[in-house]
Amino acid sequence: MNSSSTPATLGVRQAQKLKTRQALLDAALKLLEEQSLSSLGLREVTRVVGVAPAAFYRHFRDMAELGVALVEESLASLHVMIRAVLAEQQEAEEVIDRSVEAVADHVRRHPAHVRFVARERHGGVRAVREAIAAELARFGDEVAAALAAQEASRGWSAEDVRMLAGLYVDHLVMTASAFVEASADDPAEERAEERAIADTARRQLRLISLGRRHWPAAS
Amino acid sequence: MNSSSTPATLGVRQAQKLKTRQALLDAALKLLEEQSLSSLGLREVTRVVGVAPAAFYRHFRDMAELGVALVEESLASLHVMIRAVLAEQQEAEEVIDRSVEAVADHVRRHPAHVRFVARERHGGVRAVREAIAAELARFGDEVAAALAAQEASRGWSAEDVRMLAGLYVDHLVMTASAFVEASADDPAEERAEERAIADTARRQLRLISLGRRHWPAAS
DNA sequence: CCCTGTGGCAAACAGTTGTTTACTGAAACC
DNA sequence: GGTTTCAGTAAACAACTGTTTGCCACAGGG
Repeated sequence: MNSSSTPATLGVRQAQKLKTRQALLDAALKLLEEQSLSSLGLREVTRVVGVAPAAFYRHFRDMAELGVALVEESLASLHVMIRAVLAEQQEAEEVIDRSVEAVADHVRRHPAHVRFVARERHGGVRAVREAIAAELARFGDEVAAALAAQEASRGWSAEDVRMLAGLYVDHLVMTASAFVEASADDPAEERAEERAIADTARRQLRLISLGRRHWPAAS
Repeated sequence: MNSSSTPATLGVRQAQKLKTRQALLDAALKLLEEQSLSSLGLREVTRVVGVAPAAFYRHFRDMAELGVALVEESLASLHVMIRAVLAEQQEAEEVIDRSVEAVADHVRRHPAHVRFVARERHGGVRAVREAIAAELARFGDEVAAALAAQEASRGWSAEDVRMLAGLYVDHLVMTASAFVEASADDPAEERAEERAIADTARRQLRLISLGRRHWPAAS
């Protein structure tokens, strides 16, 4: 029933392989909602997928390698999202509102991905930590480039721009973490707490924006 | 050789018990430098201490319970430190320098504790996460109280003060994480990277401080 | 001085883990 | 159409896990 839905350029062979690979990633991500990567067992994952333990090795050498793959999957979508927000040139107040709403939306749509990144950013698996750090750094560079292009940054040193970008990225990650942690509670209070978090995030961004406007730019 | 160094009010019995309990905590903390709590085994800890696995249950029901104990131990010292910084009323510029230096110092002295908190703040063990969150919240309240007492906060709403306190606490945790992550590299670059992190942190705090000064206080 | 409370021990338990081995069947290639 | 490639299998491996049991040695209070 789905033989025509696979990209024509891929053989049936490779398509099937990619399918189980994705199944492994999905199963791992689901299991990681309630534990951390360094305690996630290979057999645990294959059991959920319904595949023999040895089959795991056809796709990943380690659980660490699977983790790195999850990092890429998780941060790719975020990349797209924030790029869209940065693209539109608008009033500061409005870009703040849009950013916070975009983050909230992203968390609503990919809660497991966000949780995974927040958890493993300082987690027990070195390779995964480094993958996340590298991706967030590229992320910061991107934000810095966007900031530098704005007239509000005239006369700013590159380091100062990068510093501000870091502040924004850190704040974004903290806000996303707060959202995803709040959604773990019962859905009754979920809405209220979500709005409280968004409100605080907006005020914090407004304060930062204010500090930015009064930053002593070297001539 | 140390029979006279124990507090006289404790019997030999309780003193010995506390000693092995502390040994368990220390061993766990050391092991947690390279893995996360949810993957740390009970036997692993007792093996390092040199004690039978069953002995563990005389002190903790779970690894989770041990984790909560570690949270208290880890954040107690930080509490003391930041209280000292907040106590002294000084020029904004100087309080920033002192704060960053105090954080750097604290990380240098208790790297394992800081790493543990950063790792388990979003880690896989619910009870530990909640313990950390609760402690950080109390922490934020304390900072908020100190901020409210300053004349720079005249006319601020309580929510705004709490929002600013949250920003400071988050920033403190992020900075501490950055320090401890940097110290994992080779000691050659350690000094340089440490100064870079401190420098960025100071500039970020300065920008926040600037935003604070220009925040529209309701009359 | 004896008795009780208890921190720690050794042993055994059923499960689970990661990894290797030789294999099968079907897609892909010439 | 025969042959090669390879994703997935089943079974076995030693090593490890958390937890329970009965026991001992000994500090502390009477």
